[in-house]
Amino acid sequence: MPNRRNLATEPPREDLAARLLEEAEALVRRDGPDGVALRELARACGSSTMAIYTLYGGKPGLMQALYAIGFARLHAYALAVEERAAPLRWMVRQMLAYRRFALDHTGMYRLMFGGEKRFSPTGRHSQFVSLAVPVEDAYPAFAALVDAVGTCLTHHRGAAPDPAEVQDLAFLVWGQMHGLVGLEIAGYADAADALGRYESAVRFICTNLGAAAADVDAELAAAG
Amino acid sequence: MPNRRNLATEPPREDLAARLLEEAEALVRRDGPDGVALRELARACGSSTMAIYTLYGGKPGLMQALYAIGFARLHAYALAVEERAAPLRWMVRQMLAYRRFALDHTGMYRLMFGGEKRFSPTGRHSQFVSLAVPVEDAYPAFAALVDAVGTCLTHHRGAAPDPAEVQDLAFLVWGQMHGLVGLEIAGYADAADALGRYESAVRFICTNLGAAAADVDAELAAAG
DNA sequence: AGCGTTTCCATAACAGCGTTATTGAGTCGA
DNA sequence: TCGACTCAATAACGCTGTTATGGAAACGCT
Repeated sequence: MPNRRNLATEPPREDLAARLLEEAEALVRRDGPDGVALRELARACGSSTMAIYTLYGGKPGLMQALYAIGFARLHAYALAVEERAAPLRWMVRQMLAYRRFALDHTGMYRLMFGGEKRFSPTGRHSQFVSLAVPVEDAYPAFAALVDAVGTCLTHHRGAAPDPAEVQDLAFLVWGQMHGLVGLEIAGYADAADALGRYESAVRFICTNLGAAAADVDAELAAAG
Repeated sequence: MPNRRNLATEPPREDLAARLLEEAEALVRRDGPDGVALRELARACGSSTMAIYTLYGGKPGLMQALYAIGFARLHAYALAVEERAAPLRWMVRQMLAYRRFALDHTGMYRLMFGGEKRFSPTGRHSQFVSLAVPVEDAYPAFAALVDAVGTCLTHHRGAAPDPAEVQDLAFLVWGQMHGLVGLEIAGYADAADALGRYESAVRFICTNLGAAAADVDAELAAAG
């Protein structure tokens, strides 16, 4: 890495790259993925648009960096509810945390899963992937979901299940979560109904994982 | 409705409004929802952008009309597989038809469910809704799904279920379909795995609706 | 028939967008 | 100290959606 010092002239512009990203995240939060305008972003940071080009190579590179941040945020939500000692609680809370993330970061969620563009959450900025993203790379938190599903299944069956089965099941769970959350975000459900329906899905899935309905309800009540 | 005659000068420009919509749908198919540029659209139709403003009131109005067309297309997919005499077959094929529509009309699907903007599929163009869209309005084909779920449940239980329960269950099914399809479109699943996982969901749901796993597999095989 | 009125759309302009070529200021290594 | 290099500001290009202007065609009326 050659000399990459900050120029740091009179205006104490500390780490412009981080500040740009920070402000861009705020714009995504406010106006969605399409609401990020380089000129407005640069203006908000007191710089010119060229800075974005030298730092991120252009708008796609910036969005790629934002995208990675989004996955980091989602991962944090998943890690926060990890509870290996109580598999069912872990499972329930992780599903709730997924929805919470999507509602807390609607713009980011749409950027990540809207399917408009395909980024690589693991790659550095300004790298793009042309093919389908492997699940583990794309959604690091997916590993946590697989983990929770596997643990839950092991706990209720008394024996370790087939890893491939766990993986497939976790993907179905992810599909259920993403679907309900996506419909809610897109406006196809009243805010009042949405939570109840999501909890129904949690019940539905957890009982199919072997848990007792009453236990699931108890976890839902405790978490809510 | 006052005099709304077609000017129809030398160039036999029959029904410019329909032709604009047709071409716009082609653009959505080619480049996605964001790929619709008024200038290119007008050029393709041999008109100017002003025509779009007089006919649709602007780009939002045009997208609104496109949006309604998308729901009509989806509705057609759902109607094509209606089979009241064989509830399980109906259910299975409707779920497969949903995915088929999404894969056949990826751009349109993203326009409808991408959550970028909220249109009213029933309203005329240039009308927008600010609040959440009631499910029945938003997704006319949802009624068909509710119908199929209800018929399937009645068939396997021998008694008519509670309508509210059917409605909620159908919404979960919709969520599962939308989630898996959305992840597939966004690139979070290999094309090879995607179908298998979707069929797993069909199995999962239909058996939970009371069908025998073998029967579901038979329907899947017959439909595939 | 003739004359407003109205409808429809082409032309041209405006502000904003992402992007790029140019250029200058500031920092590093020799 | 001096050349090489990095970083970013300025200005321009082509694109976008949108709007003001204006003109041509058809209608309603007398």
